[in-house]
Amino acid sequence: MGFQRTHYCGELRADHVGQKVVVCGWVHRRRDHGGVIFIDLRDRAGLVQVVFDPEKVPAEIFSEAERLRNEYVIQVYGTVRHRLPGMANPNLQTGAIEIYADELKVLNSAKTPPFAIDSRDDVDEALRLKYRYLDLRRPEMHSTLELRHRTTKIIRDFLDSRGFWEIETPMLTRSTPEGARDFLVPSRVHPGEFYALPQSPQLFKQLLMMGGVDRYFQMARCFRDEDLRADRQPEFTQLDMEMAFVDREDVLNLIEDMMAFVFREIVGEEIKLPLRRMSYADAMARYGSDKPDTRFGLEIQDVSMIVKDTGFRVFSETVQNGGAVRGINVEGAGEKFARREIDELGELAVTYGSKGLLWLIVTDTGGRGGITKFFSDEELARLVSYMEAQPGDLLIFVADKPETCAEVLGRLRLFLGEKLNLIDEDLWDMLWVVDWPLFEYSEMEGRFMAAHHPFTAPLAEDLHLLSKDPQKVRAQAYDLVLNGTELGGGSIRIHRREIQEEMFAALGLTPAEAKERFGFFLDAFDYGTPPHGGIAFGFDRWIMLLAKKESIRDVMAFPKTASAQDLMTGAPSAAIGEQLRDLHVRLTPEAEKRLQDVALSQEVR
RNA sequence: GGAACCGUGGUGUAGUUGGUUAACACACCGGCCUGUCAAGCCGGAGAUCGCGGGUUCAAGUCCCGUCGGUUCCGCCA
Repeated sequence: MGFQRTHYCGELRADHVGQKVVVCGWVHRRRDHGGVIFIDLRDRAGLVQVVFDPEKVPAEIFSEAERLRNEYVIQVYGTVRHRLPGMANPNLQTGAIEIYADELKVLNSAKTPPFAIDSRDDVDEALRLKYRYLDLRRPEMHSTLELRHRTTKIIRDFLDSRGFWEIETPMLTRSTPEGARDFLVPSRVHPGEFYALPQSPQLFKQLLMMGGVDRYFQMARCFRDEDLRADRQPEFTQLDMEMAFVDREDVLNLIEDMMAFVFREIVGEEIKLPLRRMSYADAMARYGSDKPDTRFGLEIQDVSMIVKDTGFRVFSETVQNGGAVRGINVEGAGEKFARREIDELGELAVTYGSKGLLWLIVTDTGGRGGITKFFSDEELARLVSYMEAQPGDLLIFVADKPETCAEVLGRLRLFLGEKLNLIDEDLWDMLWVVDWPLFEYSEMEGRFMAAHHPFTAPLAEDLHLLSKDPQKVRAQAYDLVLNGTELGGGSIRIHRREIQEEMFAALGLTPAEAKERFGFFLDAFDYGTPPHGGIAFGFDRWIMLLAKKESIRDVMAFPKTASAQDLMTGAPSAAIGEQLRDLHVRLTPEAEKRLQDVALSQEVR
């Protein structure tokens, strides 16, 4: 006969007046007037007021209602009525009506929760995570989960309409070098060997193209064993896509259509197409970032040529030694900032990797403070006019290697944009960053690394540079940037064996190493690989932006803390009994000792 | 791996230059109350001040260590 629920609490409206309904949910609040009792009943759709009137319900039901407490799970049989005149509650979507209860079933009682579900203050996040199932009851969490679900659904509909197939790829796979640290899973059957959890389905999706699937996508769970951030979790979801017989234009056009569709359906925003495109070089020069936030100005300017012959040797010598001098005109900040705030910028600049920050304040007569004294009036006037500065502006400079200038000023720019409140939070500012370098030189490793990944195809016109001058090779790669956040990135892939081998060689892999690690993949090239390309989106981050959340944890049902723990389940935890032996794994003495210490401290507690 | 900030009844916070019995709001328990909706009124219970050590006549407060949370740098596409 079923549970008999007829409606969600939150969906009842004046249209339902007169209907007999059955609703289920949690007691959100109760207001007991000694006589009449009001219960705000909550389910995922919202709240509805239930009235227990002693003159209208049987005595045993009324006394049952008197015992209700917050978070009790109940089922109410009743009739929807208009509220009495003047008693409507405009703050509730169901505020025009209420349910007169005829019958009440208490399905479960509840202890007083460790934090209020309707709390108006922020609750300690550790507590929220420990009792995540209670945290999830909060309407705000529900709306985020629903937003995420609807976005996923919209994307599936869209991609289906464009001929994409959703295909799953393995979670237990082979470790591939490059990129992040892998999570490893020891093999019981093959002593001493390990699976790796995928950092992304990159190779598999390319193999699907080789398999003639033509168009693939997946909401793919990915794993990376690196330290966490507000927008980084050890496991996360990518919208992963790949298409065969396409070039860059085909991919960008399709993604633009998809983004416009998603934004229209989810946030009711019209995205203007085609999206702007900015070269990587341009982004780095003007914004000091490969994911420029173009919602505000404060662009970086290169003043190397202006200052190369000045008497200020920090500037002139830097330029003469192949470095650069770049700056930002922080408009108005010369008047607004206290000396301490300028010094704070300098400290930031140092943590971002420059030797220091040089500055001056523009005045009617020239400049004051900082490095003003090193310039002649004429030099100062040239600099000020080049940077289009007005009296009261603060000019900040970094003199260093060009990349350092870009990096440091790019970060200061973001800091200043926020500090000066220059960012319009209502904008959806989306653009492509294209023409990436294929390689980045890693100081730490002393070799070239793939800027995207090692399967990215070079631009055809740069192909000849691959072995001669790798640093100059540009890639057929593209990143989609929204409000200064990288939403996703992709590329046209290499589809010919000899180029893939050249790529591996440029990355410092010997043919033997390439064969050992990617032999199966290289072999696949020999059997007729179609040209193909694709893209992958950091889906959690994307939802975070759509939901206007500060942290990726708020858009995941069960996230981990900054130290990668799950406070609810207690993961990770020590392996028990024979697990390790079955897996042919032995702990180091340090690990053993740590486990003992942890066990001891828990006993004390 | 490094740095910063935070940790006080169930929750959110206050707690002065170290000084008596750690304060407030909400929640909780009891009582009153028939139209509230963050109900109201009266009363009550509830804190090893994260943990360990030190300085001091005296530590929530100062110092050191440690644990946990968050953010950032390194790392990570």
